[in-house]
Amino acid sequence: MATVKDVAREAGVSLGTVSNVLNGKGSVKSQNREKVYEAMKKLGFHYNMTASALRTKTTKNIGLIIPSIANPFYPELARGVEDEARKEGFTVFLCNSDREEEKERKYIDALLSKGVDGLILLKPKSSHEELRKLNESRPLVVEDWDYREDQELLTVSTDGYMAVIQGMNLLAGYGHRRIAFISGLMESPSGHGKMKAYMNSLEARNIRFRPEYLVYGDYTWNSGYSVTKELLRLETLPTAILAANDMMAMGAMKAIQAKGYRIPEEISVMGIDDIEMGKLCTPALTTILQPKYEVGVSAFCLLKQALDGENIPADKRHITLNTRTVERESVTYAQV
Amino acid sequence: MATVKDVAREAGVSLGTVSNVLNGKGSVKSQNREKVYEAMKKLGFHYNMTASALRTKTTKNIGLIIPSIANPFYPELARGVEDEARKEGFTVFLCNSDREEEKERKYIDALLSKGVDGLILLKPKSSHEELRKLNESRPLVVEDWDYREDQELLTVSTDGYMAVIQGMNLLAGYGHRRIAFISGLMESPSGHGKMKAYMNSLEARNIRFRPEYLVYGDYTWNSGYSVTKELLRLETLPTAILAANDMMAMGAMKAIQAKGYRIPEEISVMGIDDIEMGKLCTPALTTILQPKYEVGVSAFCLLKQALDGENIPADKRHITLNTRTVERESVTYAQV
DNA sequence: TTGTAAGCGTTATCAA
DNA sequence: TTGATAACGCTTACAA
Repeated sequence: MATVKDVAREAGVSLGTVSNVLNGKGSVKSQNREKVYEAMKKLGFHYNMTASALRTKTTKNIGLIIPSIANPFYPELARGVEDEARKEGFTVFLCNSDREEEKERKYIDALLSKGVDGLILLKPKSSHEELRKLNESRPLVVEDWDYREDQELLTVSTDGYMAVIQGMNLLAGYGHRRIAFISGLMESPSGHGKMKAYMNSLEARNIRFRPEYLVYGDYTWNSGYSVTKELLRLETLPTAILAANDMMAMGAMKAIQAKGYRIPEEISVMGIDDIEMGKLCTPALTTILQPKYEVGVSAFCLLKQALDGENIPADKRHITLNTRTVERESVTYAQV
Repeated sequence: MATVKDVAREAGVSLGTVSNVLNGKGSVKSQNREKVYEAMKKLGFHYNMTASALRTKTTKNIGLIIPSIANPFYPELARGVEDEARKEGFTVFLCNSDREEEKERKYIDALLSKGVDGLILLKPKSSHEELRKLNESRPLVVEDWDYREDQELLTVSTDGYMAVIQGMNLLAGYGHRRIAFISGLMESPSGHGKMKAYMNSLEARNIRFRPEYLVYGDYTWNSGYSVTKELLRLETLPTAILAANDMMAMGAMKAIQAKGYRIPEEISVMGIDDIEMGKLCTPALTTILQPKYEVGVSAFCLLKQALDGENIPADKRHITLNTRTVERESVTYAQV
């Protein structure tokens, strides 16, 4: 493998000059620049990023830890950060923590050892304290995190509260008043926000809250499925089910169809996320779009600024993206 | 950041000794070993893999290029290589070429520059010649590649031919004789194998081949959908549709349901792959399982042997994994 | 504008 | 079993 040294010798210039043309820094006579390019071509020179990384202490790698791979929401978000990262010449190490704190910690360690320049954590399990410490050693962006606890941390998220409000609005617009809600885990701000929105929305419409219509899943298809089976055993069935994410909504659909009810004629189903799969199932899922890809893009942009040592003003440290409703086939007028 | 040098000073031993305990090489007095551990803890030592990589010329990183992220088949396969890689202390850079030769080439270059120790390419677009050259510079494993062209290349794949044979057997067992086949791209050995199996299977059963029952998709849901819409315009409809992969089968299901036909009562649908989604849709998809995860595991194992400089005997250089049928809800007896 | 030399944090070699 | 020293391939002062 040819090195810069070889190239320098071949081109009859010095080491520093080669380095300069490689990095577009300093100024080098165009004549010499040409000579360098020729020499590189002739020798089949391959740039060694490892050496550069050692010297500059920057690898152009970042780490991205996602909580689940089974839920397409995260891969779609990850795509956003990867595309954006690639544009800026960064490569991303993707790790899946399976929502386990221990795994998350291990991956963080491994990534630091690999020398990533920065980290993006989606729905981290780590304690506030750990994240604060991590943030001191390396630029960090966290998704769906309660930044009121620490204004310093860079955060990005979607507006879970608004998502549910929008969902409830749509459902109410179709005349639904017996609306069940499949909540997700209550561990993140968006989880809490969604729940609060459900309650507020009922209240705003003077709909009596029925505890039996509020059920809990863990964002998996399976949980949506089994929790809906419970719902279907109720004396008075809901006319609509809103799930805190699409995966659970699709589990709900399956449970409903398995019981022989028709969607949406007999029961309407609505999700939140707008994952790709939602378009493909039958009936196609009506949902609230969360701009996952854009969240990913924003996360990387924020990280990039931190990496560049920019001082990000307080009002730009926390990004929240808006949701919007996507009507397809799984919601229609309530039967009376 | 504390370095080995700092640790050595703190522990009162030499650089080499610290390196030896770090790598479990050479022999070091257990007393000194303890001192080193203590010093590391005290100083909060973090191992710098970049430096190690520069010196040893091995990064413990590998590159994995997949042709599509929209088809869950590849992420599931990727998971197999990642899990196995992780076990051996390797990290993987995952890249998605979108089936574009140009992108594939760019990623290969980028990965080499990042200093990956080896590469795994799924359904590569690169020419035989390029792969051969690549293989000389770095250990390489390719998936679904016609190794008869080059016995040297390490390959791994599933048996596409057998998959279709098994599918046709199941369908025939349910009395189907008007079986349409949605073929995928003909660019890989498995693509060819599937097609051949369809033809052979018809012939073996004395079923007349109807050209209008053979249609072509590109492995996407959309292609399965639109091609099935064509199929449904035919004078005599098929009683069963076999698709070369699950994504197309699910597109077919949607097209059929959109036209108001019932699955499987009126038309049976069958896929190949057994991706996670297939369990979740309604009706659940009957399919031929391809051991994606295991393919991933095997690919890494093969790569690892090459990385270790083992001389792999000719009969172990090419791994083909078997498929098996998974019956769910989308296939039943043919209507007569 | 160019050349020289030191240094990044490891590992490997060789002598003690 | 240990210590000293060179080397990996690049970047970056600083001097020319």
